[in-house]
Amino acid sequence: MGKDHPSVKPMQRAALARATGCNLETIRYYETVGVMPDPPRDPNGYRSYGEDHVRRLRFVMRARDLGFSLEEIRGLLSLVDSHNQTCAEVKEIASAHLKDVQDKIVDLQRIERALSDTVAQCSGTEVPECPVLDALLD
Amino acid sequence: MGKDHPSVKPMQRAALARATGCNLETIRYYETVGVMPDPPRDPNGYRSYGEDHVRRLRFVMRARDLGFSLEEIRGLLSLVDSHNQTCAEVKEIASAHLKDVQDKIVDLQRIERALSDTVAQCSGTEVPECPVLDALLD
DNA sequence: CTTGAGCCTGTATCTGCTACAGACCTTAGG
DNA sequence: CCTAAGGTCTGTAGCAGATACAGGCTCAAG
Repeated sequence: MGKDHPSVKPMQRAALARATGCNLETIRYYETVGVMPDPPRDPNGYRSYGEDHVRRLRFVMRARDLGFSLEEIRGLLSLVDSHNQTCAEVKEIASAHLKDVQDKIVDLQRIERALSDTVAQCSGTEVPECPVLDALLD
Repeated sequence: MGKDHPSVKPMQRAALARATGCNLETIRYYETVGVMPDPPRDPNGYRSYGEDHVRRLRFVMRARDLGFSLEEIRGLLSLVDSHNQTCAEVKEIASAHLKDVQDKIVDLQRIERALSDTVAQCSGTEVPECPVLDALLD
């Protein structure tokens, strides 16, 4: 019973999209930009995906959810693929990204305060004077 | 003493860029997308800007700083330009944008927690086990 | 007159997708 | 068997919001 079966039947692009919730076209895009491998093809030229591809795509999607750029994801993946990544290397990428996120939060909070302060002064009535415009003008 | 002088000498594109801190090419871009007017031209075809343009560009830049999209800015400007804007209309645009900002802050804070929790588990050492990758993989 | 700087235009590049056109291939129904 | 509907293939265009660069003009100084 030598089974070298992939244990799951291969799927096409639409099936991978359904399995992961990823947009159909985005999958092809991820292949062209190198965060997904070029998949094997059926004799008719159709892409044939297996469980590996599902896991890989989920990794990419989760990392994108966390705001990693495709560039950063390529970095993480090359560490994974080389099999000689260290915790320190991965931590460096993730920490740098964490700092970006934290900086962005601070920026947005500053914007949020400025905007809500300004909006709070609005009468909301049908008058042509407007503190929002006054704030944006001089 | 009939003075119809613009009270300030006109300037060229680079001078407007310097006066506002805006990137030179971005000024032309703002003209093509309609948040800045097509300026009058000198006989040689050079753009000629006055104080109006400085104020307008500052308005656009401040609104961009606050995260308004160019589309939203076009909306605000058409209200300003029509001179029949009401506080209620402007408040509507600003409030909608404020909500976007607040939503984005919540999203980023969720990401920030997930990332910092994960990074905190890193040994940061030369070992191949990495909780960041474990979190992104299954 | 020459040289270099500044300006002009159109177009390319970037990120991260999304969508569409036109050509294949495959499958089900009649 | 033929046809029609649907899936897949490729290349390409489009979105925001800039930024950059190439190849021509023009202008002022030396």
